[in-house]
Amino acid sequence: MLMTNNEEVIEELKRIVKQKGLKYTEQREIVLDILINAEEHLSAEDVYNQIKTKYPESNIGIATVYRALGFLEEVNLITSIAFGTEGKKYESNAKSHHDHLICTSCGKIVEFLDDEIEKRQERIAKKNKFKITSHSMQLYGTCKDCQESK
Amino acid sequence: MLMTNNEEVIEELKRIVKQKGLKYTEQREIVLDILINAEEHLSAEDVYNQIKTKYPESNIGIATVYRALGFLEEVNLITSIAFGTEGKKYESNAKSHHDHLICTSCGKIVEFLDDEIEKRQERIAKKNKFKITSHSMQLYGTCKDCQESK
DNA sequence: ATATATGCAAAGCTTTTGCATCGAA
DNA sequence: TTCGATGCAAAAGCTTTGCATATAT
Repeated sequence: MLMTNNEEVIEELKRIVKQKGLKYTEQREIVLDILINAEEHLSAEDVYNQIKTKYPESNIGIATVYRALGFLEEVNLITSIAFGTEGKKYESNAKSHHDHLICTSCGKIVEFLDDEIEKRQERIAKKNKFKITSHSMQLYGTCKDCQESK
Repeated sequence: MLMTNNEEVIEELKRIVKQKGLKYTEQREIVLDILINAEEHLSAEDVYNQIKTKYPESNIGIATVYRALGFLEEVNLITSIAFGTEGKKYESNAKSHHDHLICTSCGKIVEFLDDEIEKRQERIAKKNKFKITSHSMQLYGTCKDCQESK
């Protein structure tokens, strides 16, 4: 499935919800919308706060945010990662695939993509007769600024 | 720094503690020992429980485990990662590195290592001026058996 | 009409912190 | 002897859950 824009992701959410016999709610759409348009990875509370700012008329509760995040991750529309001292953070899967360089000192995240690595991952999967659905890769270390400030 | 065995890692801990003008305690050594000998990634509570089993005479508190884990991660003897629904887990940096192919259907895990990927990771880190301390990569998918039983 | 989803508040976990005491150097 | 480290318990954070109500279908 290739999703080129936000509407398409929202449509995908509708399709999944319908297929599962669940109900389509504005809250789930809002949570997804926030993540689709986020510049960076967001914690559950970040999402909650952004909703209060961007959709002040929505009286969403933090519990609903958590439930929506869990649901969206389960159906593969978003992904969570957590590192260092910071808690779990989420990002939309609609963003083009990339891996992460994470500074364990200041928390900075640099996204990158390497075609050769992607190809090799496929090859390894094939060799082991796995059918890959997703993958994640993180390089942990210290960014330039943090190395200097030591 | 290359560490080929456990004693060497413990020595490294002693060196670091001394260099920082801190005090060497059995508790920090025990926490490190647990992680060095762990078969898998452990949560703070896992570590605490294993200590109670392996060193029943040690009256360590959970707060000390957290403090030791934070310290050991800070000085780069261990690494924490967290993904998906699981919480934060720790592993010793002395263990030989490998990546994972994970079957999301039956849970089977295949470990692998690809030199070319490792090299490229280094190159990417260097390009971004990061000093890598560790990394993790997971390929999620369906193994052969689970594909067939569908 | 029916069953899922929500909001709220309470409950449950996980992790951190204050403080008196202990112990390594 | 000194000052960092520990254990305990309390506090603080973060996430989940129970329940009555609201709402999508």
